[in-house]
Amino acid sequence: MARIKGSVGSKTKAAILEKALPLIAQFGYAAVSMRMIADAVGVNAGALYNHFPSKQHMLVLLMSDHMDGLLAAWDEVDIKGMTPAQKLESFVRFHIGYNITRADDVFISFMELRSLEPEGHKQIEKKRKAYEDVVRKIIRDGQKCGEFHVEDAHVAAMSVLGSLIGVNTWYRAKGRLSKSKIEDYYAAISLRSVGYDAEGKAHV
Amino acid sequence: MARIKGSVGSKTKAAILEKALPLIAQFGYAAVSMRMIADAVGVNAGALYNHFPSKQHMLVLLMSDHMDGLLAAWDEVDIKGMTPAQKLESFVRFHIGYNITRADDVFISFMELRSLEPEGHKQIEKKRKAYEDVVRKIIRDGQKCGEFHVEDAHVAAMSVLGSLIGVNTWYRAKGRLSKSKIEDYYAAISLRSVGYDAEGKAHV
DNA sequence: CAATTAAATGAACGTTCGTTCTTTTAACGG
DNA sequence: CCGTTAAAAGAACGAACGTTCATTTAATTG
Repeated sequence: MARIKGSVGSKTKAAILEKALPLIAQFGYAAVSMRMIADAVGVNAGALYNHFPSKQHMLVLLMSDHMDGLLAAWDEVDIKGMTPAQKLESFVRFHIGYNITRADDVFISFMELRSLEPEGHKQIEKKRKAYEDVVRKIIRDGQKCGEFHVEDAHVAAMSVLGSLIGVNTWYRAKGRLSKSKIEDYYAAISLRSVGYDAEGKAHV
Repeated sequence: MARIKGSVGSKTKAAILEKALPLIAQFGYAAVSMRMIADAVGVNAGALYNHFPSKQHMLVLLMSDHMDGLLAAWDEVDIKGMTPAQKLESFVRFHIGYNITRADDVFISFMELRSLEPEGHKQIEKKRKAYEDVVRKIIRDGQKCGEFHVEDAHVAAMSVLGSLIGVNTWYRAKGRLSKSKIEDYYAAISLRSVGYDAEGKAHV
């Protein structure tokens, strides 16, 4: 057989990325073969190369798309005129909400950095740093205006981000805790961790 | 050639594990071949099978040894009669200290869970849970006696652990911050995050 | 509607993979 | 010191890898 009835390039390309994502998240980039991805899409392995020049390009695109989406989504949520405390809470809720619904993307972008060749690595690392900078800036602002009390803004930012990223490793949709409860808890935890204490407001 | 002069089985086995560890940490289990490990040891790939029945067994042993060492080391540090706050601080310092000096082990035990086949996965997961239980118990105790103020002990524990595990992703021995400074900062952050506030003691 | 382009197949490429096996040699135990 | 066992080399196994290519067929374009 040859070209399939009704096949459109852009549709197939999207389908490939969509199927590759959970496979790579589950087994890891190195452990997922092009044939596995092709099988999931329902296509021959060779056909993947009509849409991507290589397996590596596919990974870079997956991670790049995710980071762009993440940064763009935060830009939409980010509102001027908030206090650092309001902004940190808003960021925590945004991060958890966004990442829980895109757990595979997040997992890959965090875990597969080492699978990237130098060129792609530099590109993704830059975006990742931009995201970290968001938290760093919020905490630094809160530190300057005296709303937060932290020893070191960088360490505090990495601590908040680390605790947030960890959510993806244990969150289960059918679990004991709802998404909004988790957001509430982490908002409180994060604010406390940066030494925010507006008349016990952080003690829910 | 055949058997090498002065070769002892136990020495070679240890050398294999030692060389395999950083390779797997850097490139991932699936991306590291038996030949790469053998080359690093200075031995033929086939010789590895005099010491391990399979690549998978090697990974399980690496992770299992690490988790055992981690749990045993904590048992030595763990002192009865501490208050929850003292114990949490002691745990944070222990975790950072131990994990910074064994970054590769920690990284592997966290990242390569998915590379484990069912049997090994169950075994390692059990040990990992035992470690998480340490933090959960400390926070639960602090919650009961009123020293900590958290919404949910489980979430608080996962948050603390997540922030601690994150340290390994950015800590550099030659970096701006010394190990002991990082311990100080994280001790303060963690205590604040669980709502410990003994007369501003947490605000260093 | 013919010509061109896009999207697929399926076979094949050379490598590399984990693992096994035979052979050789060193260490060890009586 | 001889027989046995342990530890290594090195070749070889079939399978799977990422990728290429000739070919076929559907969609698109002038």
